[in-house]
Amino acid sequence: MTVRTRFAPSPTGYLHIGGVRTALFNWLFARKHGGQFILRIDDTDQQRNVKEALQPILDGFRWLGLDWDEGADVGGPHGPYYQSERLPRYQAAVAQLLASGHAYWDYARPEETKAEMELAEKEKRPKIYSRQWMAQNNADRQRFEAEGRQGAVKIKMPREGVCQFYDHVRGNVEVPWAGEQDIVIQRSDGSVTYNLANVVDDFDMKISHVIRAEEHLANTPRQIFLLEGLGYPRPEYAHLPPVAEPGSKNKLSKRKIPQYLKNPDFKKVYDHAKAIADRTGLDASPEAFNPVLVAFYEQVGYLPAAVLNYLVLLGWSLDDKTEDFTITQMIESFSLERVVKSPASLDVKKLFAFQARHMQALPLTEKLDRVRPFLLRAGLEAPEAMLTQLLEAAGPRLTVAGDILEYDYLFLPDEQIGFDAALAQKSLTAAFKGSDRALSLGEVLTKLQEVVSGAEPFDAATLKERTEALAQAEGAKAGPLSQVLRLATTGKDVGFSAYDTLAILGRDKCQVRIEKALTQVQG
RNA sequence: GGCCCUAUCGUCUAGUGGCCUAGGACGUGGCCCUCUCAAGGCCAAGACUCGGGUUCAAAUCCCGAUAGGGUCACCA
Repeated sequence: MTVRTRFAPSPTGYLHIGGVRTALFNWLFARKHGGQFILRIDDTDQQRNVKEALQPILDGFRWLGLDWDEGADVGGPHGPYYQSERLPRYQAAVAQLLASGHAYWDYARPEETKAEMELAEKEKRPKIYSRQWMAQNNADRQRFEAEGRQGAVKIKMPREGVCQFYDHVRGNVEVPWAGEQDIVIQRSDGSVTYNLANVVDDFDMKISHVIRAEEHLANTPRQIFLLEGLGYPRPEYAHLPPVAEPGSKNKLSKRKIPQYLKNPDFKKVYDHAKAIADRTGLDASPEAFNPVLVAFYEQVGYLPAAVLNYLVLLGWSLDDKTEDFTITQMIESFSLERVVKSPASLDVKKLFAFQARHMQALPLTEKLDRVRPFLLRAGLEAPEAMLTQLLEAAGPRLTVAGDILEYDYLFLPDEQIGFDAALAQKSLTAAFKGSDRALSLGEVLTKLQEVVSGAEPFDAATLKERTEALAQAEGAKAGPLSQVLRLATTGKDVGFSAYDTLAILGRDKCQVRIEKALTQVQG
């Protein structure tokens, strides 16, 4: 049997990270078994701009590298893959169910249904429809319609026995039929509902394994009833534990960002990304820029492999120690049997840690390619040789491609480089601590200027050597002196090695910037 | 409320009756390294929801309680 799995997003305008986890498991399972992964579009809602709302979702999948063999954009032999184009198929199925007695016309008014349910709630009974407005025959239909009622089609669920199925994650599941509601499969306007469409689509598209979120576990009995009524074979089922919000077991929601930001770890990751967004002129509104959405990670330069690596471990594990997986390894190792049953909450800090490791392992040339677009977006330019030097010097400090903008002081015009004399003085004091004499900030800057102008060749090693010589001559410590150098040439008090920084900057720029600091101190 | 699902460090998890004085990872704290910031190395704190059974032996099996989640729609 060919393994065929699917993911069926609604065109909502964004790709949710929980959805990606589900899609990933489907994709991995299909790839592992040499099967197909199908991307079907759940657009029964008939929104106006499906295309527009679908684009970010397709983009997200493409960025992640989760390719689909059939479905949206690519087509395939079992289409159409948009539910909005499949209405005739659904209607045929409804007619078949009606004819075989698995479904019936129902004429309950909304308020009547509501009243029944409320009564059941009050009397603590299961909420099961009384079938009071069920049409037994055509005469009934005419009578109800004469009363001005509108008919919908409901399924006639069994009222005894149990529904039994095997779930690859949960094992055997049994639920009494008597607790299952007669759900609507065709609305009074003729459109069909999710459960019906889902069953018909899965059959038509020859889906072998239905791998989906746990919230659908409760849908399974009615879908089984439907597919058996239609004479379809049963697929295999696997219900994945939900992805919960940070620090709780509640369902992850993109609207609750303000609440999540109260979590310090969540906030750290968000703030880090926000800084990059601000420098590249991205729309950083919560609608568009949100750690619950995949686009967030793409926009600030995360690696798809890192995001996937984190997600595969959200509800699945291989053993007691393996954490790092390449895509190939994920495909090889994945199995439904090792999916965890309990909910897993999203920990973006851990995702960040995976990103850091993946980024460290990335070859320099690939880093170069990832980093360039961010420079461009910030309106900065750099020759390749300089960028290479920079990436080498930055090393593991570059966690995300957008972090390159941390070093914008290397590209910015000299006028835009500030100088914090107070901070420089602090380093100076540290440099002369324990010494009986001390130079003024102006004097030190002048001497540092000499260090820079006399360095030949102009590289980190020479710069270091000369600064150390100066320190020795003046009875100071070289370390803090290099901080003064950093402050004067970058305006920052943090960054990679000060000597590397100088070397990348080049002699001319260093001199201009130190001179500028000097005038500030003396003026 | 009915039905269903779940329950190990703050978080993700390992664990399928004795290898468990419960292992790994993220995070946290400390130390080392160090020109700052990272990275790296070392160390530490930190969990079997509770109560009954079964058993020579239970995180592991059974029952109950508790807690959390899902679902009961003319949403998907």
